[in-house]
Amino acid sequence: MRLEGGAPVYEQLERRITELILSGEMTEGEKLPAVREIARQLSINPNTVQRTYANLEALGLIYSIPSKGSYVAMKKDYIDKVRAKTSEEFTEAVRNALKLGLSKDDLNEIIKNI
Amino acid sequence: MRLEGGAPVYEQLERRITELILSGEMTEGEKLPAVREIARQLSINPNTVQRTYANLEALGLIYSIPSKGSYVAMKKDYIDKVRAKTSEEFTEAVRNALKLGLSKDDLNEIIKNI
DNA sequence: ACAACTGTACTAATTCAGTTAATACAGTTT
DNA sequence: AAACTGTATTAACTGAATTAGTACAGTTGT
Repeated sequence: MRLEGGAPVYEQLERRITELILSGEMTEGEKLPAVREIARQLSINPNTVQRTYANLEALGLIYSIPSKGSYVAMKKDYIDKVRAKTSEEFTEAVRNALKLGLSKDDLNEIIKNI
Repeated sequence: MRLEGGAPVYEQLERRITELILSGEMTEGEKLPAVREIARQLSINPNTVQRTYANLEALGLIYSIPSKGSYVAMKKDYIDKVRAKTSEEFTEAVRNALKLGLSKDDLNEIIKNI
């Protein structure tokens, strides 16, 4: 593979599949190609695809059932996960800013002016 | 060297010196040991120390004058830099959260509850 | 003027974490 | 039982981060 600039293969593949799902080209519950199937088509190692699937599952975009296959998850679940993760990250940013001397008012002001 | 767990030498040294300055053990304008002097004492490469100094200068904690030496900077300058950097990082976090569907009200709520 | 200092620039060697590959396992399906 | 599935484990590879080696240019004190 190694088409895009520098980015690891499993990441490139992640983006492709993410697009397919978010754009609606693949719908909820639809079965994804088998790990080895994709590996063969793209001439990459099955383990690389496996890693992509694992990451997509962690994101909540797909779910995998051993010995059966991998499927597109419900968009709602994905959106919930993204929101939860984003909230956590934002909370961390706030904690850090407060620790370094910015006040809550400072932060509200920044948000207001965006 | 290689005392602490995993962290690069120049980073460990950075932390040590940062503590010395922030705790007040080294005061504004005081001259730091020469690059080679520290290197000798810790049995590390002068370039590693050089890198530490360069980073500390980027942080605004010290300033270096070629052929003369490196000195502890004014705390005010450092604090200003830290604040500016923190604001930028926080701004980025806000932008990201907004992009992912959180509202400004959501963010204000999070700040309030910390 | 010169020896002994300073910080810095540049290149090369080394190290190490991230990525990919090879192989094997365990369950499902037909 | 053969041909599929996802997954775990270990090893090989690669490239970027880290460290080392060396040289340069300016300042200071003798």
